[in-house]
Amino acid sequence: MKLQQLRYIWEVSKNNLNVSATAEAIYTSQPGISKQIRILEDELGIPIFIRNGKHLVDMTPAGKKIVELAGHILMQTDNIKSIAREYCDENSGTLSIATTHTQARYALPTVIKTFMSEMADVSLDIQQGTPVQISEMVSHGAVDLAIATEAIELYDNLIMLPCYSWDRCLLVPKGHELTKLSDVTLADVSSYPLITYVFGFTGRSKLDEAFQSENLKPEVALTAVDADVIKTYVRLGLGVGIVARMAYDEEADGDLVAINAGHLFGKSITRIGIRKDTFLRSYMYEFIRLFAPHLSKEIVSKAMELKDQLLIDELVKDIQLPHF
Amino acid sequence: MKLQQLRYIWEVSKNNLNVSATAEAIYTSQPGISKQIRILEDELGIPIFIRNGKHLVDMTPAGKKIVELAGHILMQTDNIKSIAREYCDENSGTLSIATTHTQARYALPTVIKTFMSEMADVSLDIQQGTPVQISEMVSHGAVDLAIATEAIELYDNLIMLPCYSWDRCLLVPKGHELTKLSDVTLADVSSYPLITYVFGFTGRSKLDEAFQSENLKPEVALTAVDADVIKTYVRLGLGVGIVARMAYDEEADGDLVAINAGHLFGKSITRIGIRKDTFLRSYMYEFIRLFAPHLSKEIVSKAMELKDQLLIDELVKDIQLPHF
DNA sequence: GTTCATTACGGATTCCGTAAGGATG
DNA sequence: CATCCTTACGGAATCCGTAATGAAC
Repeated sequence: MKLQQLRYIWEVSKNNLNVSATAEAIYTSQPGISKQIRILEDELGIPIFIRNGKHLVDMTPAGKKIVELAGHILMQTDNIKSIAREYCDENSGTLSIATTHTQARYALPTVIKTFMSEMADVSLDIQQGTPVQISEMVSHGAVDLAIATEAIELYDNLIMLPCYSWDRCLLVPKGHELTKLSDVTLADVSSYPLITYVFGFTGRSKLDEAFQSENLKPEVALTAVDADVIKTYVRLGLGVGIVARMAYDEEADGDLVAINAGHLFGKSITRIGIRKDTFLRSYMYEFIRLFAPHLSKEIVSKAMELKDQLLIDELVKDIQLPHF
Repeated sequence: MKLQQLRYIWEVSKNNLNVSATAEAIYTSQPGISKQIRILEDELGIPIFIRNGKHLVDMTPAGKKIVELAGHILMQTDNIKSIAREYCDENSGTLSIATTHTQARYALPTVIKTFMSEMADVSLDIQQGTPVQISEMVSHGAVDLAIATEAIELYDNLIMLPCYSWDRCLLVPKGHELTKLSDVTLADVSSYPLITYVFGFTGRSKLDEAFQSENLKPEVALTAVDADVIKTYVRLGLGVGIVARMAYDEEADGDLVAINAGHLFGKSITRIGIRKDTFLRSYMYEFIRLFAPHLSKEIVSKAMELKDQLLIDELVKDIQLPHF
């Protein structure tokens, strides 16, 4: 059994059982992969993949378990490399983060600025995507950290750490009727066409729940993945925007009025997601600490040891989260 | 990075950092190991072992972590092989058990007899040792299961499952004064020289606690690792034997009298110890079930998933253990 | 007919064992 | 001087890529 072989079966399973595509993806020849897989199957004495003639069409039950274990093994070899790099030079390396537009645009800039000056030898790599894509990325080990409000909880090989809570505001042009109300209710809001986040983004689910709980069915005129787009359409008078409060910038958005909507939709919590079995470099701890000061290295490494989300929730339940 | 290299550093670390001895142990050449270790260290960019001239004298901090991870990786490669064998032929393979004399001699025979007739294609391998040796063996993966009353709890990569409870009896020659008492107390017992298990064996600690709690300091005339030896010396009139009750055989030991001592020393619990990350073959589940009928495959696999001893204790806390 | 996996084969690399060399205690 | 690790070297095995073959859709 060779690590290479384990890598091959792992990659093939991640590439829809297409050996040719896998070969391209990992820059090697297709017969090489086929061969090594055969050798491994011969050594183990059982097929890993089910073949229809010459096509791989599925995996055997044993194959599924084996590929899963292979994934763990490969992750641990990566961890060995990380450990080596950590002890070689603890302040250089790469930090890759997957996050949403909202975080990248409004929550992360100051943190990243500080981080980059503090850790000049760490090269940062920020990926952007939908919450589901983000979670996939960190779950597969393509990135080190995920930062998002939604979807992370769907992956059980990840742990989640709460970073900060935030609430929403309504965005309307100056002079809009809603600005004249002293106390805005959900019913008021739902009488206007709404412009807000696409489903699955930035706490959108929380929004839907709020309206549903009062049996309101507002007209959602337009949805977008980011607040900048939403603002643009609010400016065009197409409806009332509902965005994360941190997305309102008094200076740049002076032509719009932000109406507090925290009491309408409640708070959402943005979390960091980490694969349970990653080895965290010290600069990763530092990044986390900068982003969420209550998540000290001690807390985070404790959480990584626990591995169990329920126990982790217990660990952090008394921490007062910063509110954005 | 090659699996072979990981195996080499792992084995060297388990052989007192002696490369020559390691080479002998794993039937390969010593320069081969040295070379591969060097190559790995070069690839990782850091030393794993600390050398004094040409001798390996210690491991670097990074090296310790790396070797630990290497151990996990190697265990998982073994698991892959186990999975393959399981799906290839689920009823053949090897079951290796490490246990104490007491278990091997008195608790296991009937179980093993049944197991061997049920699972004719599984070859059994019973290792014997002190509780600490046994725990070491299962902890290092040298055996699949440990069965013992003591010491398993000291290894945090093992889980423990309670199998049965048992208590002790006093062994005396016929006509001994203790046989004339209707109610034997600890004080009575402690007025005789005692012959019992060596410290660290078969619930010996429980015994010491009992005497200590009443501030008694009995004279322990002789200690042995097994009941057969103890009986021999009781027959010579050297003292009162204290052995596990299951070690008294009415037929073979008809010349001795067994006096119930359950109320004096309380019950002990014999447990199975399993490495958290082993893949259990189906015949292993079967063996466990035969030995401890309440430990069904469901319970055991659930326990293996939990991995946390506290949660496992919770899982099994309501089970009524058989009493031997 | 296109896509896809297997087989065949040759070159380069890697691996492993023996033998010799140098350091340690 | 006995033990132990490293270096040197040659043969064997392995790995990988190209090219050709054959099955599936």
